[in-house]
Amino acid sequence: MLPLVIIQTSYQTYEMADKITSRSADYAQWYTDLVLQSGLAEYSPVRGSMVIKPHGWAIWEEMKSILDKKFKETGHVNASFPLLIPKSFLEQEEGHAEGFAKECAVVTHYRLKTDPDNKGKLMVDPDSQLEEELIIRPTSETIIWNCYKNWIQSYRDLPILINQWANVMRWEMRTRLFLRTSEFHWQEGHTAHATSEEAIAETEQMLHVYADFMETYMAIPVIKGIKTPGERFAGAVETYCVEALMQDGKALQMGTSHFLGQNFAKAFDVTFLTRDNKSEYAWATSWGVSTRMMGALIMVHSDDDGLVLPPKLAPLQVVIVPIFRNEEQLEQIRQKANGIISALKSQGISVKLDDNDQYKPGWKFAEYELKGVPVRLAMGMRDLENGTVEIARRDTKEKSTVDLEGVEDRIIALLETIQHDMYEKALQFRADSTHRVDDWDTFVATLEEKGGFIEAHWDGTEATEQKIKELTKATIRCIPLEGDMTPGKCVYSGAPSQRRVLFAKAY
RNA sequence: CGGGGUGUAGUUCAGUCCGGCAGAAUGCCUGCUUUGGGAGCAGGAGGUCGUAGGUUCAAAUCCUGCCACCCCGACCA
Repeated sequence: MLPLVIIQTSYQTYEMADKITSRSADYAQWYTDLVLQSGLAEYSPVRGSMVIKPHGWAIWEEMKSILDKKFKETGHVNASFPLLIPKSFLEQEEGHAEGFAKECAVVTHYRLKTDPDNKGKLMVDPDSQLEEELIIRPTSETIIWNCYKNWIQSYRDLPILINQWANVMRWEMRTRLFLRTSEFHWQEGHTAHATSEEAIAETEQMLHVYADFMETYMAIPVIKGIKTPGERFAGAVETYCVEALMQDGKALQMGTSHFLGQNFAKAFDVTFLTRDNKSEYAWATSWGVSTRMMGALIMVHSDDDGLVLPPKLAPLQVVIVPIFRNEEQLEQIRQKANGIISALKSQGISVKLDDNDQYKPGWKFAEYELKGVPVRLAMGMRDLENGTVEIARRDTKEKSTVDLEGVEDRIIALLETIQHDMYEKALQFRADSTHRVDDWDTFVATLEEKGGFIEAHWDGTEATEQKIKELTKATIRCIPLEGDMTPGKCVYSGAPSQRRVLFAKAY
């Protein structure tokens, strides 16, 4: 039997795209239009869940492979734990149980049968009710720590540094493509350590791994910080996070890393014997980033013409559009293009020639801009005669005609320039959108008129945090790890404050 | 779960008020002409009008139930 050959088609599905709503007209609609029309994802028949289409999944795969490498470089290994979690496991850790109870999908039966009263229809077989309900994992701490109980007896078994790539489910009231869906894909690291210090170091290390990935590869500047008790992960002692600012001035939490203390070890009775033969509970961390990062990638960089992808995450980095009238001309262009393609591929650049003759060049230009391909080359007979090629960059839409000779080096340099410029542009936007505020009226006015991050003093109480949220819908995104440490007075209550924290309206 | 809205061609929607042959655009198929910023013309295929019932000579249209989805508010990576 012949092997089945699957041809990669994510850039070959041509459809006429409708107009994307402009960002200035309706930012939320722009986002939805862009996700749908650039072919990243579409709605599924089930409310709250989405289909991630090849182009969207290809970007996620780029993210995964880079992160996976970083996890392994820092000593982690991958494993896979079950999708279904016994309800009793979830009950073990009190804070955790309370935090997730309201958004769990529950499996109660294991069988269907044909409905005797309704031909051709299926019904849940009442005889198949489960003794104990199973929860579709909203996160995996409980089932993993149930395993760790058996894996950990001695300090010699520690640390355990495991990551899993998985899908999880949290039953959401209101959903948005990539940003909040009931089912989402992520990675969750779950580590066990002999000491508190080591666990905290792990938590911080992974936060830095995330931040480095987001800044270097996603070209998104992030603020590293810790969450207030009110915003902390259910079951954590301390939650670290990375926060980014979107083009509409709203913040997005891009990842979290939790120091779980001994909460889960105690809940699941995970003890080990130390070198001096004393029994101790293990120390834990967990950390995750999800397909939500796709939303950040879109909202930080893209424009009214479509996606703008940083070269380091673009599944296709360079596209060559030939301009031709007949097959002979195409063949001539193809020969020149093949030289460029092989030179670029040898440098690890992904590139393709779009020689489809069903669409005019103008159509292809618009299409690749919509899909976010960082660099586009156009080659026609005029170029062949002159020994030139037209080169266009997606982020600025600048076009220039350059000598064909040495164009490969120019492209490689341009990809680096684009990556760099995208980060700088986002950094500048964030700087322009970060406001230092010291009084309540300005605080409210700034949120209403400008949005963005607000650096302000907070008295440290949950009551004040809640009140500010009620009045302005802004939340404390984090207490930044770096930054201004000078004391002052709370912007709301006037009570003493040790330092400024970061406020914003958030997704 | 409260308030509002929508279910008609692959998609977006008109038609519903006032019952009377199932429509448009776009996409799809075929052919010819085009090709340096989303091409033009000609022909063609495509529907159980969400679903179940009721009223009527006649229902996409009126009435009732059910279902689904979307938008706005209370929870969240």
